Amino acid sequence: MNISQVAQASGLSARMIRHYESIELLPAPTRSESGYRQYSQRDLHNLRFIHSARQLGFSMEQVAQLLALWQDRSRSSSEVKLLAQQHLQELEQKIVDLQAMRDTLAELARSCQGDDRPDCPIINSLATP
Amino acid sequence: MNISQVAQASGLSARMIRHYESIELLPAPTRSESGYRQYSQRDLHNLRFIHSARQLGFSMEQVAQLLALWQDRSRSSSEVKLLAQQHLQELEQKIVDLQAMRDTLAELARSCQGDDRPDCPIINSLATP
DNA sequence: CATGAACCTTGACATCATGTGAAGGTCAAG
DNA sequence: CTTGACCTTCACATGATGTCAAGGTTCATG
Repeated sequence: MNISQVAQASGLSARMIRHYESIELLPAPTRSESGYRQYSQRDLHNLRFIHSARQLGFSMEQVAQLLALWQDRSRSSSEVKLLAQQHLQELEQKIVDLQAMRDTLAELARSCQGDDRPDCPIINSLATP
Repeated sequence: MNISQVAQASGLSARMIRHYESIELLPAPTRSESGYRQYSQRDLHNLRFIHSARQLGFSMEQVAQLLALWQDRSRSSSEVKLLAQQHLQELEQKIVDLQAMRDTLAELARSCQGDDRPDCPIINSLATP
């Protein structure tokens, strides 16, 4: 398979596949005589794995660890679970932070008339710390 | 006031204050004879405003618009409210996206034993799309 | 007055994941 | 052989921020 085909099949862009190779997240694929990257089914599995992990918001570093765990037949599921729980905490934290912003802003917006007059609690609040 | 003083007083870093100046978010302050930036109270108000808006998660572009609205005495509060509501929607969307990730991952983690055995639904799920 | 600490200046490079574009080689179908 | 769709590498851009370096300034203290 050429790169655009695995890109299509994995849901990643060709750009990112090359990038993952360059940062050594992935083994370099074999090349055709003319230098084209040739991907195997195994490569495709790796790429799909990466795509899925990224979809769940894992950082690149976490993805690298997950990949390593995936390859490691003697891993314990607790190692994976630990990683997942760390990421869960990060997600929770981000959610909480965003909710706090949302709540503050929603309250400001609620108290703003939104009419033709210039007076606006939102601006006022930003201006007076 | 020198830059480190307004930095301290506004909650921004000196680095970012210079940056905001370079992207013309802020008017360039006057300079002392030796070239040091000299900030007025008015400048400080601007910087605090920016800091507050960033704390609420507004993008730099939105901050620029908010600043313009703040200066504009003839603005209607509805303009500000509209901007705030746009941002609220973005926040809501991010929250929803993160919650979806969290829920999926939490379910996977829940079903993972987390013991010494290698079998792990988390890894399995990533590996089989 | 001289020295040193603590400030200031600009400029450059790094982060991170990703996009875009250019310049040029390859392949397959017409 | 030509054309179009691929492929290659390299480089630059994003956005907000940190950090480092080389050099000038200010001020307090000896």
